Amino acid sequence: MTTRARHSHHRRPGRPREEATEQAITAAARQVLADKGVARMSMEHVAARAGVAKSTLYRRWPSKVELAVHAVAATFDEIEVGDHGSLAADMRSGIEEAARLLRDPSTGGAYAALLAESARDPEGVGTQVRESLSTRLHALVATSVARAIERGEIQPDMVDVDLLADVVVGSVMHRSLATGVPDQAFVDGLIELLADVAYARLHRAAVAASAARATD
Amino acid sequence: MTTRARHSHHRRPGRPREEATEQAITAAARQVLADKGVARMSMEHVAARAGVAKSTLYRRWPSKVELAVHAVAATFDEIEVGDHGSLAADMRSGIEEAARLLRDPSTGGAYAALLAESARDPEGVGTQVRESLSTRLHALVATSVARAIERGEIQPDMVDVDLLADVVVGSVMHRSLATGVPDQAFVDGLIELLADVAYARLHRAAVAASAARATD
Amino acid sequence: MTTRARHSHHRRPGRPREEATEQAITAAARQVLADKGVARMSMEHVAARAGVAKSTLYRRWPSKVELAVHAVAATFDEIEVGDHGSLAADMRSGIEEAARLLRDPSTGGAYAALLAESARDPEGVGTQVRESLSTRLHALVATSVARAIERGEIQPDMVDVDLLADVVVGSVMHRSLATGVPDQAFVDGLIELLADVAYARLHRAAVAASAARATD
Amino acid sequence: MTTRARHSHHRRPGRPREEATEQAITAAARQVLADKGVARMSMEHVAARAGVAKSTLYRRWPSKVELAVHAVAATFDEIEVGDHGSLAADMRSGIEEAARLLRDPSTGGAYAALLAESARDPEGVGTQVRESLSTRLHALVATSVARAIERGEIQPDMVDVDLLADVVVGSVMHRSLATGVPDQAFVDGLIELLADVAYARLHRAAVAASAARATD
DNA sequence: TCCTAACCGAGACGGTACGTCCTGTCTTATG
DNA sequence: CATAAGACAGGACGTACCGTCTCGGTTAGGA
Repeated sequence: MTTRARHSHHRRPGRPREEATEQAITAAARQVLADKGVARMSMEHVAARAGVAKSTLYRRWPSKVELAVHAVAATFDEIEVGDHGSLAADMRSGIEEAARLLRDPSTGGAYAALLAESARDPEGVGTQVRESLSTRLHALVATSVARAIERGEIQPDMVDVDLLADVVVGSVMHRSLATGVPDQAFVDGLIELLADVAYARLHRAAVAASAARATD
Repeated sequence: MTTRARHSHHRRPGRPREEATEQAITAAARQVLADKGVARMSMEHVAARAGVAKSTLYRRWPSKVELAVHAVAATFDEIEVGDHGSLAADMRSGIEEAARLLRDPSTGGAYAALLAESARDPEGVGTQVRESLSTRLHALVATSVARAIERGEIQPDMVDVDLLADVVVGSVMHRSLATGVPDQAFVDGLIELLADVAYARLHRAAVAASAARATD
Repeated sequence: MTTRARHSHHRRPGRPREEATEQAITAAARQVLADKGVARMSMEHVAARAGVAKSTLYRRWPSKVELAVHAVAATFDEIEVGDHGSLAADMRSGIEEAARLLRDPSTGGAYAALLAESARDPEGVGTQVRESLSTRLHALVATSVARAIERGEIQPDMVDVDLLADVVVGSVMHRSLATGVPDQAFVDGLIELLADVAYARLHRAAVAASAARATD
Repeated sequence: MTTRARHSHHRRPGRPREEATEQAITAAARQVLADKGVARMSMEHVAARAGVAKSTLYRRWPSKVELAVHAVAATFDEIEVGDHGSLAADMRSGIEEAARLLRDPSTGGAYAALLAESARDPEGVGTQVRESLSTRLHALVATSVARAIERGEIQPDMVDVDLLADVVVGSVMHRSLATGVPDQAFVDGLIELLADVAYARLHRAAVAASAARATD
C-alpha cells in the first residue's frame, strides 16, 4: 500500500515474514474474541492458540486493540453487497446483513468495544476502526444507494448516504446490544420506515413537478 | 435505587454507611471514567481519588462494571424530557439531548463499552445497562411520543416507539463514535427523515379515510 | 529499624504480612539460586516454587537483585565465629569457614555476581551487598582480631583489620572461582603466610623493645 | 588465539572475514560493557553500536559470555609486567597495576561477573575466563617472582606463586568491589604485609643456616 | 569466466523473563 | 457492621533479549 512498496518488486531486506503466521494469528484471534470479547481477549492466549510467540504478535500489531480491529475486520470482510435489482431489495438485503453480523454478540460486542476505544484515541485506533470497520458497514447502504442512482430509481440529492448509513447501522447495532435481538419484525419496521421516507420524498417531488407544470 | 434501604426505619445493625462516601465515589468514578474510559478506569484509581478504601467500593458494587454503570447512569440522570408543545419540537429536543450526551467521547465511549460488556453477560450486566442506561435514552423518544398521543397528534398504531427509539439513539451513537460528531446538519437531516415518515403515514391515513368516505 | 517503628508497639495498619511467606520465598530463592545462579534465577520460577504470586515478591523486594542479596545473606547468616582460644586457631577457623562458604560454586558465584552488580550501582545494591554480605565475611576476621586484642595477644596497631579481611576473603574467593578449589594445601599456605606476618611484626617489636632497653 | 588459522596458507574457501569488523565489535563491546556491565550488555546493542548484523557476532563468538570474555581480555591485554630491578619494586608495580585495572568498576565488575559465570560452567566459560583473564592477572605476580628467582633474590621453595597471586589479585579485587576503592594506603598495607612475609622467611632461613653452621 | 563456499545485512521467529498494573478477596485494627 | 489499610493469588500487559533461522546480495579462490 505504501508508495515505496507499490512500484518496487524488490523484496524488503531480511528474512521475509512467514505467510501462514498471519492467518494463524487472525484465526486464533477471531476465536478468542468470540469466546471472551475484546476486554478478556489476551495476547498470551491468542499467541498460544496460534502456536506462535507473543513477540510475533507485537511485531505485526502494536497492541491488543489493533489486533482486535484486524480480527473483527476479517469478519466484516465477509460482507457481500449483491445486486438484487432494486433499491428496496438491496436495502432489505443490506439491513439483514447488518443484522446478521451484529446479532452475534461476539461481533456486535467487539464492534461496540472498538468504537469505545476509538473514543479514547480518535486518531490512532479511531482511524483504523473507521477505515476497516465502520466504512465496511456503511458500504452496506452506500453501494445500494449508488446502484439505485445509477438505475435512475432516485436522484442523488434525495438522500444523504452518510446519514442513512448511520441510521441503518446504528439502529441495528443499538437494537442488537441494548434492547434485544434485531428480529424479523424489527427489520420489517425499519424497512417500512425507510420506505415511507422514500414515499414522502418521491410524492413531494411529483407534487412540485405538477405545480411547476401548472404555473407554465 | 437504594431507596428501599433509606426509607426503612428498621435500621441494619452495626455502623451505618457513611452518606457522603457514595457521592464521593460516584464523583471520582465519573472523573476517572472521563479521563480514561471504562477499560482503563481502575478501582484502585477511583478509590484513591475518592479518598476511600478499595473494600468500600466492593462493599457497594460487586465489580468494576457495575460501578461504571452507576457512574454513567449518574450522567444520564441529567436527562430532561421537557414538554415543548408539539411532537416535532419534542423530537428535536430529544435528538439534540441525545447528541449532547453522546457527543462527549467519554460518555459515548463509556456507553458503548458498557453495551459491549452487556453482550458478554446479557442477564447480569445487560439487565443493569438496559434498566439504568438504555431505557433512560429511550425515554427521550418514548415520552415525546406518549405526549403526542395524549395530545391527539398521532394515533398509537402509527408508530413503533421501541423501533423509533433505537433508530434515534442508535443513529446518534453511531455517528458520534464511528463517523464523526453529530453536528447540526446531521441532527437536521435526522429530524427531516423522521418528519418524512410522519408525513407519509399521515398522508396515507388521510387518503385511506377519504377513500372510506367515498365507498359509503 | 526505623525510628518510628522502634518506639511504637502499634502495628502498621492493614493486613499484616503472612509470616510464613518470607521464609518460603527465601527458601525457594536459595534453591533456585543454587540451581541456576543469579543471572538465570527468575522471579517467575522463585514465585512458583514458593507457591506465591509474583506480586508478593515485588511487594517485598524491589527487584531480582535485592531478593538475591537477601537469599545469599540467609546463607551467610549461618556464619559462626566461635572462640577457639587463640588468634591462630580463630584465624584458621575463619579461613576454613570462608573456604567452606565460597567453595560451593553456587554461593561463591552468587557472591561474585552480586559484587558485579554492586559495581553498577554502588549506592543502592552496593550498600546492601556491603552491609549484608561483605561485612558478614569480614566479621570472620574482624572478630578474631578483636578477641586477640582483648586477650592481649597482639596490639591494636599491629594489624589493619580491614586490610586483613580483604586479604583473607579476597584470596579465598579468587582461588574458589578463578584458580581452583581452596583445598587444604591452599588454606595451610594462607595461614602460614599470615603467621609469618605476625612473626615478623612480633619479632620486630621485640627487637625494638630490647633496643630501647639498651638505650636506657 | 586465532594464530593457527592466520598462519595457515590453506585459506578457507569462501569470502574471507572482514578484518575491520572484529575490531569494531570489540570496541563496541568494550564500550557497552563499560556502560552497562555484563548482565545488561546485549548482543543487539553491541551489534548496533558496531554497525554490524547480529549474525556476524554469533558467527565469531558462540554466545554473549564469550564475547564479554573477549572484550575484557582486550582490556587485560594492556597489562605490562616491566622489570623494575628488584622483587620489591616489581611487586609494588604489579599490585598497582592490578589496582589500576580493577579499580575501574566496569573492568572489576565485568571480571567478577565472568567469574560468576565460570562458577556455573567451569569447563566451558570457566576455562576461557581462566586462560584469557585470570592467568593474565596472575602473571602480574608470577613473572615478578620468576625474575626474582633468576636474580637469586629468593629461593624457589620460599614462595608458592599460585597462592601469592590469588592473595594479591583476590585482595585487590575484593577491596575494589566490596569494601572500597584500593587507595594508596591499601596498596602500601598490602605491600608491607608481603614484605613482612619475606622478612620472616629470609630471617628464619638465616637462623637455620647459622644453626646448621654451629652444628658442624 | 563461471562456480562455490563463506561472508554480511537485515530482520523474522520461538522463547523467556522482566517489572508494572489491576482485579477481586482476605485479614487486620479501629470507629 | 463500616471503614482504612494493605497483603495476597492470579493474570495480562508491553518490552527487551537470546540464539536461531532465512533471505538477498557480496567477495574471494579454484575449476
